[in-house]
This record gives sequence, C-alpha cells and structure tokens, in this order.
Amino acid sequence: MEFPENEKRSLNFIETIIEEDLRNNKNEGRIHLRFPPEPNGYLHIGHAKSICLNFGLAEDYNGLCNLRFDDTNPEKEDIEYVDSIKEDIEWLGFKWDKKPYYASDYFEQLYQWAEMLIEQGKAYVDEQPQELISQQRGVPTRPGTESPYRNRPVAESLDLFRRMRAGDFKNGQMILRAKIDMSSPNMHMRDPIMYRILHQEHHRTGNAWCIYPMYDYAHGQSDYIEGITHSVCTLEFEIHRPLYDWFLDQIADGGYRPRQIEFARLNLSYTVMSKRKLLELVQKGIVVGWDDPRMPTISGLRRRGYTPESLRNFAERIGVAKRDNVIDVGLLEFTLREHLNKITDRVMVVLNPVKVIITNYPEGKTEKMWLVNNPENAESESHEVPFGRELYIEREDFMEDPPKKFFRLGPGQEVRLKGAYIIKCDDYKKDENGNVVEIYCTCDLNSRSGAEGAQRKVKGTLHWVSAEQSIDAEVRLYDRLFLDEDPAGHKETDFKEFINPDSLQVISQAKAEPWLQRAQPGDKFQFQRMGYFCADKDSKPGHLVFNRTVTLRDNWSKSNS
RNA sequence: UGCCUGAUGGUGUAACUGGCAACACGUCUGACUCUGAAUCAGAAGAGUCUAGGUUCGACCCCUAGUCAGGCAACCA
Repeated sequence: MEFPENEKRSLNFIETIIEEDLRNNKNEGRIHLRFPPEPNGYLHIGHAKSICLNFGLAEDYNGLCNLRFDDTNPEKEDIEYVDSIKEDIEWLGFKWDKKPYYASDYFEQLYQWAEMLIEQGKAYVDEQPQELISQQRGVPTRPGTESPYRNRPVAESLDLFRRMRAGDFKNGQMILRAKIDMSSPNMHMRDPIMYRILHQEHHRTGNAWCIYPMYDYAHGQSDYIEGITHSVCTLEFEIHRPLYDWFLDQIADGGYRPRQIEFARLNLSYTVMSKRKLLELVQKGIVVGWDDPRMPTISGLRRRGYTPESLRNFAERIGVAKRDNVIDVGLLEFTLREHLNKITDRVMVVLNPVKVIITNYPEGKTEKMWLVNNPENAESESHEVPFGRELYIEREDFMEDPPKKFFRLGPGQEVRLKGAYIIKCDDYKKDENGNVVEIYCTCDLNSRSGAEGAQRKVKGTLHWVSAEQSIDAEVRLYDRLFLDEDPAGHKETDFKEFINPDSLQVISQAKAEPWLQRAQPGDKFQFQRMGYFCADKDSKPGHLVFNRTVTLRDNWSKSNS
C-alpha cells in the first residue's frame, strides 16, 4: 500500500475484503480485477465510477485490471462502441493489463464446458416456445414447474446442442438450460438459460457462431479463465451471485476462485443515467450526439471541458458503498473547478459587449498591458493584452441606476479595469429603444497597473477587451439539461418534460482578447469573472468556438436572488 | 404472503469491529482580494429508522418491526 502505516485511512468495504484476502493469502495473494463493459453504448459518468474503482483498486494493491468486453449479444453490440470505450478509459488515464479481452474469445471454451455440463446431466436442451418457458418459471412467491424436456436423455441433449451450433435450427427453436432448481426462491436459479440461437453476425467472430452464451453463464467463467480474483459489479447483480457461484462450482478446482462483489451505482442529481434514456435524447435530436457537452457521457464531459483528474477526484470523494445514493452535481462541479482553477490560463472575453469610450485617452493610442496567465501558479508567465481608447465591457457590468452594493460601473462610479487603469463613468448614451450603446468614462492616467497611482482601493474590477483589437468568438453557454433534481424519478411524468429549455445559449459574437487566437480544440481557459471555457472541436482558425465548462462560483448573485 | 440488500447532519462517506459521531460538498458569518473567483478564519446542522434486549458502556452485538431499493429478458 502507498499509505504510511501511522496514517490511518478508512477503507471502503471492498478494500476491507481485499485486505482480508491478502492477509489470508487467498488466491496466492493475487489481486486481479476487471472492467467488463458491453459494447452496446457509450460510457457515462456512472461507468467512470466503476472504472476508477476497478482500475484504482488494482493500482492501490499492486494488482492488475483487465478490460473485458462482454460481447455475448451481437444483436446490440458494435465495434463503434468498442473503440469509444477504449478511448474513454485511456483518456481517464487507466491502463488495462496486456490487450483488451473479449468474452467472445472464450466462445469455444464456454461451449466445451457446456457440453461437459450436459454430459454430467446438469444442463439440457429445451425446445418449448419462449412463452411457455417463462410461464413455467412461475412467480417469485410460487415455485415454477419443470420442463417436460428437463430429463431427456443426455445423448439427446448433446445431439441437439451440437445441431444448435451447427445451425440446424431457427432462432428460438431450441435453448440450452442449466438444470438447477425450478422451485428456488431465487428466480435466477430456476433452470436459467445458458445458450440461445442467434443467427446473427458478430462484430468479432463473424459467422462462426449461431449460438451465443447468456451473461450469467459467460461472465463468471470468463472471470475464471482470466484469473480474476475480485469481480466487482453493481447491485442489480447481487441476486445473480448464487448462479455465478453455481457455474463456477462446475469448473473450479477448489484452489483459485473469483468472488463477485456488488456496490451501489452512481446516481447524480439533475441527470439521467440510463443508456436507454441517453439514447433517446440522441435519437430525438434533443442533444446533438453522444458527445454533446450536456450529456453525462464521458465523451460529453470531455467535450464540455472536464479533465480526467477532476473525474477521478470526484470518484474518489463519492466513495463506495452498498446503499442507494444520489450525489449532488454540485460536488462534480466542485472537483472540476478545483482542478481547472489550478491549471487554466486567465483570459478576458466579453460575452455581451457594450462599448466604453475613455474620453481623456488619446485617439489612436494603444498600450500593451501584461497579465499573468495564471496567478495560482507561481511559475506562470504573462501575456500581452492591447488597451485603447475604445473598449468593450460586459453589459451587465453597467447600470444606469445601480443599487448600493453594485461594485461595478454606474454614473459617477469608479471601477478598475483588470490589469489596466481605473476609470470613472461620466455619461452614457442610449438608442431610441432605450438600450445603452456607449458609456463615456475618464481614466486616471496615473493608475496604470503596477504604477504608484494604482494602489488605491477601488471597489470593483472589471474584465474588458480592446474594441479595435479584439477578435470575435462563438461561445456556447451550457447549463444543466434538466430542471428537476430527479428527472427519471416521476412515475406520471416523462423525463423529457423536465428538460431545461435554456440548457444551451449560443453567443455568436463574443469579444475576445487577441491572445486567444491560438486556442486549439480542447484547450481550457478561465474567462476572467465568467467561468471556465474549453475550445470546442468545431473551432477552426478564424472561427473560434468555446464551450462554457462551468461558471465560477458566484456568491454575490446567489445572495441577491 | 417469497427471496436478496440496505437504513448515520441537506448530500455523500467514516467511526481503529463496543469507548460519549468525524471528513468532504453545500449553507451561514467574517478577513483578504486588481476575478463579487481563489485563499484564510469561524459557525450552524445528525445523537445514528423504530421498539425492546445484552453490556459499566451500543452506530457497531441479539430479537421483533418499519421504510426503501432490487429480483419473474432467448439483455447485460
């Protein structure tokens, strides 16, 4: 362990199990986990929790973690998802052991074990229609009834099973079932299905197979093949555990044995997490794709401007337990800001510009101001920001008739321009519609940043940009996608009813300082006083596009509302 | 009416397996500030689902309840 002995750190329940196994030298002291996504969709932040857990445990205990694709259902799976999943895991900063593994690599072994079970009288081919089988399964409170094919001769089942593989039957005509207990109080033990016929091309095995193993049969055996010691999954598989163990009992030799451990999945307030709902948002065009910056997918968060560090830190802070939980999105935003604050360069961008004219500043004159890139970083360099007679400031930083605690610009009020001069508002001009179009100020020429005259206390500091030398940028202001804390939690109301109509606001002509011209897609900045922003992949030379990742904390507007 | 699991401030996670409930986010003060950010200092907020029991002592052990989630796909 990386923690010094005197520094007591509390363990979560999985770490407790692992440390106990280590003490008992279980599985010869090996620690081997796995992350087993089904390649049928994009990974979301809930998966990120699981990824951080599994790979993180492997790192902490000097073990290994496999990436294994649970690709046993070719009807839903695709190579596109395989690629995106690998990309997301690598982006999060984790390395899987050796190559990615696939359950489909074990199809032959799984098949052989299935034949073995048939020969031992522990599995049989059933040829009843689906409806009948599910009917016979019974209900949780009442035992099921046995299939008439349950005790057919071994040789018959074996022959049928081989013909299933050979393609002699249509989809649904035959299935292979484990012979366990039709009266078990656990529905999963009532002769669960091991194999079904699927005449369907598989993205990796092509047309080599027309029968595919079910999850319950494939998963534990795959764990066994790979030498997994701790098979961590979410709570809904808890009831599958007896079956996981039953299948293992058939092949384990008594020495090594993997163990399934379940934990509570992540729920986030103001967010939907189910693949089905996320897919619906994409298909109905409510968002622009799986990587829409409003999506809780890893690709969406990445495009939004989240950093892997912030996500890993988030996963660390939420902990792991077995009770249902709902994490406040605010915590996610906290870990995001925490990291972005440390790493981003500060720039000035005026989102909603209004012109300021400094009447006592010479026409045509330009000065170069220097602003520190990141005051949080002692080694940070500075960059140049042009200043001139005509500037833009944020429209909301001026009020014709400001309230007492308005530390910004208003008639007669003084304000500091970040990194430049202190100015005072003398007058302003409105258009025929009553909108302020120009603000006239005088500037204290002795107050240039760094000079003696700059030492005065001034209540407010504004960001600004040169009217002449600023560049245009498109800025996409994202807000949470849902207005309700638990959009999927209302039985009577569809989750889409809670969609925030203002989750995206596009500003086509924000005014940015020229230094930002160099921004490349993915680059992150703090727009001074406005929030953290990230250059979008739509950004091109000459047409900058920025996504608002998250606003700055804002106690002022909070206390004013 | 069955089976599995869970229950600790607003939220999440702890409490060395029995020694008078801690940490983080959030909230509220105040300081500082050329970002109403960050930073710093401080405060409020639970007596651990309920009722019994064991014990000098219970969040922790026992009993009985209550409430919540999950389980009846040829999905994973």
